[in-house]
Amino acid sequence: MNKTTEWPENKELASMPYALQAAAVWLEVVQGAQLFRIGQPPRTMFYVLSGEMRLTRMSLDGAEMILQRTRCGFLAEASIEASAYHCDAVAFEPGTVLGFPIAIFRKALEVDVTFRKAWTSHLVQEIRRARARSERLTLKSAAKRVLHYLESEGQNGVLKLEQSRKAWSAELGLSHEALYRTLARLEQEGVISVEENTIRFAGKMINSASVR
Amino acid sequence: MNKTTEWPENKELASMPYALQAAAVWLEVVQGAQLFRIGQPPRTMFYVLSGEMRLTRMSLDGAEMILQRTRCGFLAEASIEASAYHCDAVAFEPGTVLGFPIAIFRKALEVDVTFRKAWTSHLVQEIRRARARSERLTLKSAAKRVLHYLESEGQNGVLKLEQSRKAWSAELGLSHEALYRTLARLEQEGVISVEENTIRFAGKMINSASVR
DNA sequence: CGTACTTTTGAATCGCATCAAATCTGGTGG
DNA sequence: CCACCAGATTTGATGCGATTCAAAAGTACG
Repeated sequence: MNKTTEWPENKELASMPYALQAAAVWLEVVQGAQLFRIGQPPRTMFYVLSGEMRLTRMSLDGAEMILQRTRCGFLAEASIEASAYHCDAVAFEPGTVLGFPIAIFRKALEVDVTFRKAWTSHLVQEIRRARARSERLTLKSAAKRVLHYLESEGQNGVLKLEQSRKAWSAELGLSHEALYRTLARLEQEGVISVEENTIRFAGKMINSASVR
Repeated sequence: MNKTTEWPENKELASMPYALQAAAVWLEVVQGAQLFRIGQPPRTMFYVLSGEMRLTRMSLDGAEMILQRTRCGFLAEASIEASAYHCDAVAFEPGTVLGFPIAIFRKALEVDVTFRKAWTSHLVQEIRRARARSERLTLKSAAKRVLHYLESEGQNGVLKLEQSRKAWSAELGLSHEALYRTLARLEQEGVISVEENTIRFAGKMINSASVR
């Protein structure tokens, strides 16, 4: 493990047994770098610390189909039990990634009960988040999506944004312009309050017009 | 276990140890029925066989926020390790649901290695599907969503629909009219072929207009 | 045969994407 | 310290595609 950087504090990583942490490799990836390709046997479990990594697959008609976008967190959990990747992983934005040798990772899951429980807990959590995101994206209006996000990702109506609004807009399935305008309108109407990277529900009941 | 109905063939259920299968309870739920409420300790793991069950939470502004919609599969996997529900579960459409006593479910996961692996495999699969769905929902055009679905849920470009188009349209985040029109247009342009509940990619390269 | 639901087509409306451009920001190097 | 640049933020104008409302035709089922 490269010691030029200290071990990150993410709780998913904290539960790892020392042997696994020690086996981690720090990777600085440039834009367009390929972490793995379809068909390869997984040798590494990747954890994104910064930048944007994408799982993609070439569709039958030649277009690129995105399966996952990650700016923070494990990249392809399913690779833990696959014998070959079903998609490509590329760095859409440069960033840094942790790599865990997958054999050691698997062994740790077998041997270490605590880590196994933490891993299962992480999986269950990701299912929850991804499903909530899906339901959010079926909402037709920008305002509804913002409020859904505020309530499902925030703590008691208060949200600490860990990313730029532009990145957030992509997560919300909106253009960045639409997000800026929606935030401005919701704040102006007293539905939310915005300061820096903290957004909070302002207690005001939504009038039907705000969330049309 | 109520023997008036035979054990379903879903592979997620097939991997269960006999003791767990035997402890299952068949539930016929009417529209609006509550499977559980927020705050209650989970006593049962639910598996939806038919109908539409929803996980919802009242948002701060009094609107109902949907966290998951299920027509087939486990309802709230996270309840396996929660001490209290974080949301309500209601039957949006009447249907039938399997209920597994959660203590027995947990015990089976601890004791039965095969079942535990199948469960983990299921979790990982659900993450993949939910993330793919999320990415699909960020696509701006109806045609792109249909094709993304065809490729991520179909087998080699062939999709066997297990649900009505109306239900499918909800999963795609489209109005049913938009879906009907899109299918008609894509078929007419030779991009896909539709017969009954089988939809297949017709091999024709997409012209940019089709998937604008 | 009647009822409920899905499927299908039509027409009008609206919110968001898109294109454009200005301003603001943080970081870099001279 | 300032000039400069890349990126994020913000506002404006326009067009398009999906929603919405409406209604008809098809289908399953008791």
